[in-house]
Amino acid sequence: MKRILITSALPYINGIKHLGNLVGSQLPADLYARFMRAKGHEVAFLCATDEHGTPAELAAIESKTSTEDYCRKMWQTQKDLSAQFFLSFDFFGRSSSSSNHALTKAFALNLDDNGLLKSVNERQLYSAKDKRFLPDRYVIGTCPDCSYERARGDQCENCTRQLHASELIKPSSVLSGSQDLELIKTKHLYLMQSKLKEKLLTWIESNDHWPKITTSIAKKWLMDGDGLQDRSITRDLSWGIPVEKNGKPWKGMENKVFYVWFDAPIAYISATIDWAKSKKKHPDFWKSWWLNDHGAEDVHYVQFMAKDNIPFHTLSFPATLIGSGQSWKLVDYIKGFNWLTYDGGKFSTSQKRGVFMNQALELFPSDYWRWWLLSNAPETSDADFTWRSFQSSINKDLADVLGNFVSRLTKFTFSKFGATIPNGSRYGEQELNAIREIEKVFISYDDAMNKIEIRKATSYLRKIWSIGNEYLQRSQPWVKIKTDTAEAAKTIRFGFNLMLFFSEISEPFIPSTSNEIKYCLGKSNEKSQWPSLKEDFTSIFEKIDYGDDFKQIENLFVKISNDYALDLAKRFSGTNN
RNA sequence: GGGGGGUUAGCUCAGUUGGUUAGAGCAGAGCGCUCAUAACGCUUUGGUCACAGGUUCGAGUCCUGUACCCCCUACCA
Repeated sequence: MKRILITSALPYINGIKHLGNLVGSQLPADLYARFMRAKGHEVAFLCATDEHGTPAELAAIESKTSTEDYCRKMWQTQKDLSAQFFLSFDFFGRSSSSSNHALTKAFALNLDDNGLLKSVNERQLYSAKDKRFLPDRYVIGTCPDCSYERARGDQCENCTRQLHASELIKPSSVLSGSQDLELIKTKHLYLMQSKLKEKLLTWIESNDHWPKITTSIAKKWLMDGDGLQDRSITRDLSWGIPVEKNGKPWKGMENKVFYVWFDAPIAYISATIDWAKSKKKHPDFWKSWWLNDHGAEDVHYVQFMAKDNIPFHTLSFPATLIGSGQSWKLVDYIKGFNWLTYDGGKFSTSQKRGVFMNQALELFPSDYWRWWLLSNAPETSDADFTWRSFQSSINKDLADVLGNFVSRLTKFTFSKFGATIPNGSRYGEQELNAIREIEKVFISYDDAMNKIEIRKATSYLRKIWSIGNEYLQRSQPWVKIKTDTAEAAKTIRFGFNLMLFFSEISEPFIPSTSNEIKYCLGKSNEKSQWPSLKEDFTSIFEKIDYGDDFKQIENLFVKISNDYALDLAKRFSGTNN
């Protein structure tokens, strides 16, 4: 048994996440967590909301509540939605938790003690009307290069030049439109990542098995231009973790908070602390997951995230951990994802374009979404969501291949014998052939799951389901029953064992359906057991015996009609169209 | 500007260290079955592997160049 630490990128607090956010981190992380648990490993699967920063404050203002209340509410909403998607977090915390406050401050202190923090004088645009410093993105004005009038403070969309908000001509606030902006002197703490460049490079190069996208993004930031840049880790904001030293205001950093990107990844650790607390574990329990000198050396740590997060997880956060001088566990494998697009364009939270987690669940059960998203995960390049593709996946893969297999088997059995597996003969050549074929594909499936090759895994899983239909077709119990009941009964028993097997190996993808199948077989309370490749594979299909009862269930999946798919495409085309 | 990823059948994608007739699912065609959600099974039609050169006995795979698409580029997170 191994210990597996799994974290998925922290969802930002300012609203309900869309399917792109879901498939980029939390959902594949859940798949892996369920797989590893089923294999009998000890898993810590953790996540938390990322709550600090300007967008959270603005969203709170918009909803006319305090930032604290807004975040508490959205945290609850996101937590509930995760649960409805059957995301099996061991703990879903908050980056605003008191443990994260304490830990973040402790990291800053250690980094300072190790000479890795410096104070830098800057000038920032302050908006009197908005009563806040404006991040570059929140300033709009005329580009000094191409004279485009609606250039954003970070980059001109017209000529693509990188900008600083202070360079804009006639800058105005995106929030209020106010032009009453003033450049004010301010000071910020910088994390001197550049000093850790060699250590980071060595560490990254020691991980030669990482996905290409992960390593190439990390190296680019590490080596490009003047190399790794030092990075400011504080902000002039009120909502966040106050910059303090030993419980007192940090000299020269009064009224400032830590930058979200500094405190957010630290929440992986504090979520572990909060989890342990909630489980009433020994106070040092969390350390066995995170500190190498407390046993974390043999933990296998895997992170899931979309590609925009990769620099922070390959450089900034490791710099924080390494720079602290303590024996923190570094990530072993980073699974990075590309983007999911919506019907050829971007998912957009601000423009309400695409499908959001709450809407998705109002339309279809979570397994429908889990299946489409995972079988189309943007692993090698961006992937596109279309209702047509969704319809096809659900109807063919789930309803026709898996759903119909269960349906034809249970209905046939019930109509001929009632809700009990009838007595019959021993397995013969046909069953052994099917088992051999399944074993072959299962080995590939198990391998793909181990390597977190998700699309590949789905195609193997689908193949295994379809072997069930092929077997029934060859065995023809509906013909056999006329002449040889024992033969038909044998096929039925094997078929029910296939059902159980399908339910076990499909659980990471479609946990809810998997439970339904188990309910049908009277095994709802039994924990999923991943078939072992070491034992005799044949014995896996002996778990259901003659005389066992089953319950009739409704069709597992309802098909999506053409009309409905078209209707949905129209309904979700976005407010901008 | 710099960097990354992509371009393979009508569609969505696999193609391991270069090795005989380039694969899968969907869609299309034909046949079979009738237990089942008009579901299932079998067979089958589709490809100058973006383009142009090069290396090699041999290139989808390696090199160079070109075109197009997507993404990142550190203050949205």
